[in-house]
Amino acid sequence: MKVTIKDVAERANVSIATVSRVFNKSGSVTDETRHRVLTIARDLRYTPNASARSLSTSKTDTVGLLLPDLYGEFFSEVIRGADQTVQQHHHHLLVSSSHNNRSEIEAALRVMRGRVDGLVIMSPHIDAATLNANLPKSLPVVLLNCYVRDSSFDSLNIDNFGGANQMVKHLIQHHHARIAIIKGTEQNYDAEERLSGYRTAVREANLETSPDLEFSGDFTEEAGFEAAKKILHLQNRPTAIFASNDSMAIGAISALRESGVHVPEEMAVAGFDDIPISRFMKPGLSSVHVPISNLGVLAMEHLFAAVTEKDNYIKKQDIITTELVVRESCGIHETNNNDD
Amino acid sequence: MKVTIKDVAERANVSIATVSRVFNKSGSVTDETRHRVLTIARDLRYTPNASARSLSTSKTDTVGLLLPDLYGEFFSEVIRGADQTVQQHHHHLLVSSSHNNRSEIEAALRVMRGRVDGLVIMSPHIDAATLNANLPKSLPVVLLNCYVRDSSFDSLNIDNFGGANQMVKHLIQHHHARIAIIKGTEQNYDAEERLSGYRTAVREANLETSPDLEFSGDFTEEAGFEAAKKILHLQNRPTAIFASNDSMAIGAISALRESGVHVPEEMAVAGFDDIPISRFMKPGLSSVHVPISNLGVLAMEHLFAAVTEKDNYIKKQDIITTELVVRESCGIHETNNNDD
DNA sequence: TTTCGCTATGTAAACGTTTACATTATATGG
DNA sequence: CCATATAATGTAAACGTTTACATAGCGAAA
Repeated sequence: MKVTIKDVAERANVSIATVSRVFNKSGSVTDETRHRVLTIARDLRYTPNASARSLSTSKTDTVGLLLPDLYGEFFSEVIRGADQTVQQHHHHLLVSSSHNNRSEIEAALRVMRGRVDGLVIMSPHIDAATLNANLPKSLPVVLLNCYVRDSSFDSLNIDNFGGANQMVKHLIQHHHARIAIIKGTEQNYDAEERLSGYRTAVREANLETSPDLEFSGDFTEEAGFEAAKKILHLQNRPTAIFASNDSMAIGAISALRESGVHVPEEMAVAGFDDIPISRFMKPGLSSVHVPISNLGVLAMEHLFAAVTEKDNYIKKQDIITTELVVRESCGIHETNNNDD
Repeated sequence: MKVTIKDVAERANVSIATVSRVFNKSGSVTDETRHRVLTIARDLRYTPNASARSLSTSKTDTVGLLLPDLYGEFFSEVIRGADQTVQQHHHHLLVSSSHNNRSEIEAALRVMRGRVDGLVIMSPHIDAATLNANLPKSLPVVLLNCYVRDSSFDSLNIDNFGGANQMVKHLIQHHHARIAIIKGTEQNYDAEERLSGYRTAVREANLETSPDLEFSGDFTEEAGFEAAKKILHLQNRPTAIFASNDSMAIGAISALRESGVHVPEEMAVAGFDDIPISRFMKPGLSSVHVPISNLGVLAMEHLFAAVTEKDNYIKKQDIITTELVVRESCGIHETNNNDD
């Protein structure tokens, strides 16, 4: 039923070694032989057995991508960038998600081990110890947006603090004095850094920073919706809301609208991530632009560099800079039409 | 460096067969031996080598998911559903996308071959012949939204025709007499069926069906944006737009707004898919609800059924029914607040 | 006691490659 | 024409498992 290298070899009157050489373009083979082997292989529909090859070479031609979650456009963009890069390098992509607690992450790590030549890990709650304990040191790893400050790992981090800080400063400059924040998931590194960027901006402007202005959330539209409802019930209502990501900002705008509060006139709203849909919202959502699909591309490119150069690869810790994108939702849109 | 079954066997004073039995819960092993082996394995951080195991058993514990594309929330939802199901079945998920022409698909199919125990294929432009030519018949396959009417394949199809038809009928019932459509990608099966549902509804109502009311698109927000701009230039402007998916509807609404045309008062808009963000748009986007992440779940469940039952598995061709979701964008929203 | 059957374990062959090394044939230089 | 380098091919071991089959031990039935 299934055709192996042996079948091809027999039909072509050569040894399996020669067939192998033809398929790997290694060693030397006459043009004539090569051609004969190739023709027969095609006729027989021969494909080298990936497992056997992996067993023999200890390479899998596969890389893994570990994601915390899979909700929303953010992750789909990351996957898109990753997939694209992986294909360019003629590799395959093993995706695994929904690892919200430590034991799930550990299980996922162990399971990847041996199946992949490298691993991109995006997990806002993981630590260096867990990584070291569950991964062979020989496996190249790139950490994407993980709170692991350890130079023994390659990492890529969004400038969460800077982006949030810049956005809030922008709001302050335009005379917003009471700014609420809808926070991200508890214990999530991104969430913490964005919160910190917000607080710093507020404090440095000598404005009120108070727990009353900080609302919890979990990066979903629903959370943004709920938080906005609460914000509207504040006795001393703020004039602006900074949501820790776009999905929550969108949820918040939806809630405001439902309550008849005009955005941005009565309440300015800003988000973070600049997911593609943001510019198609009404009003256009002001946000902190993160090159999302680039994140996937960059992470994979780091990874392949590590895989290829192996020993003499020097680990890098890169920060991805963000960019302020001012649209209508924050009420300070200079109508210079650079928005499409 | 790397620890194999042999190392564990030696340390535990048993043969490798026994270790294998312990790890596979096959054959019989004393409780005492099992415990000893397990302890030593843990100490040594032993993980069975996946390639060797696959080579020996011809199973990979991996299933593949072939996607045409990776843009937007639709695919991310499909992946989410698929990933979830795959994990439940203790398998791994190999994702591959961006297969827009036949040779790319063929390459992807060939490459999956041998690496996966089963395959879910979502490709609106593939035919039975290509599938048969590039896949061993022993490989379980589930076609998701493919235009392959062949009972030798398991398939899952969205009721594109019915959904579109229903939506357009709804618009007609509410006195829209000129309805434009923004079509999906050329030669795409979904696109064709939705178009066909639209045409049938229009024709059956004895309304004008004309090429002038059919605008091309490719399922992206940009396409919707452009198409809407064109629609506005029509001498005899329609009163409603049916976009072949939500992303284009969102793009269209954005364009209408930019031109100062009120939705739904001056122009009703409806989409297809009901991606999560639709309900958070302003106005809420009327759409044809497709249980998107369920699609991933169902496809994978079919696949695992096929993988498990193997020979006596009976192939099914299922149609996923859609549901009309009327929100504000089509102007016919009964305010019964069942929207949140 | 012998025999049977069961449980626990071991032995070794397969799975389909890659690759170091061995072999042969062929051209090159002296 | 021989020695030798080089190119083309073959041989066989290794990669780390699973698993059919063989074996040993032991209690129970006869």
